[in-house]
Amino acid sequence: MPELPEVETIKNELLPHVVWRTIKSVTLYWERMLRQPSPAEFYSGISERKITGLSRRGKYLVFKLDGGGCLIAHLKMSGSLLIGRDSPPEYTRAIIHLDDGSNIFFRDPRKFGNLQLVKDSVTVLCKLGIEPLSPDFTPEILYDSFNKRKAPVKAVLLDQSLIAGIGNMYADEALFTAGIHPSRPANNLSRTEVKRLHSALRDVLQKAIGNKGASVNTYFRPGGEQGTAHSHFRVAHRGGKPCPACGTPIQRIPIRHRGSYFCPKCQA
DNA sequence: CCCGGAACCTGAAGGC
DNA sequence: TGCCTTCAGGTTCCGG
Repeated sequence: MPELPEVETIKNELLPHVVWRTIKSVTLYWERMLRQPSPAEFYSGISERKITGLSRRGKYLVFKLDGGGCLIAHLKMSGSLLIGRDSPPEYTRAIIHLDDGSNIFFRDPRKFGNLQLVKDSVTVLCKLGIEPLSPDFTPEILYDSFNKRKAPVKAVLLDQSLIAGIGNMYADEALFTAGIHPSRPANNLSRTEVKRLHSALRDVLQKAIGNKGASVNTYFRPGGEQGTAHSHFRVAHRGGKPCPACGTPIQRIPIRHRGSYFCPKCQA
């Protein structure tokens, strides 16, 4: 499931294949994946547009197009963007046909992902909070974000309007690294704990990018390869297995309907 | 503003 | 073996 490190990897590896290419057309096999505009406006608006840039914001991918506007993709749970020249893989929901004969296959078994063509990306991205790897993301900012929130710290970390790009896996990993129980009310954390969490978040995300993301389920890089970040997970998706620090079995509890993995001894 | 729950989807996994 | 139920989770929307 693509979170910030996975989307960053996709952006990095897709970029050399698509920038300065022209989109000949787009095929939608599942029109409901298109959020805006209408299919007719989309088809006419996307054809013969040159891709002048590719960037990531939170978990969104933004294809900048010449003449203004951009194509924004969200992979949600199960989406991948695969570059290829052959027939589309199973579960392909859309194909972006490029002018050199290659294609971007939007593969998405669960049909949660979406595409949208907009004039100004701000209209979509304005709801997002700070980028956790930007220099502007400081322990003070994190502390202030937690200040009025009594919801479980795990739930607050997943709030994209505060911090953009953290998902279930990396929230669990960062909380373990910082030694903080996921159910703790966010506004109950001390300054020291918030500082530890801030540092843990950056560390966990940066290392996962170095490992090209985590292929726990259906995540593939644009060339079809998997990432290796999941093999370094210490608690995420490791229910029942021993904590790497103390050997206590990793527990799994639901927080806001999301499986949350943690060590009951190391995380107070 | 803050919080929690349902809805959107379908393949995989588990129960009987 | 096979049918049925449950689970997985990012985001949006809605009600309290």
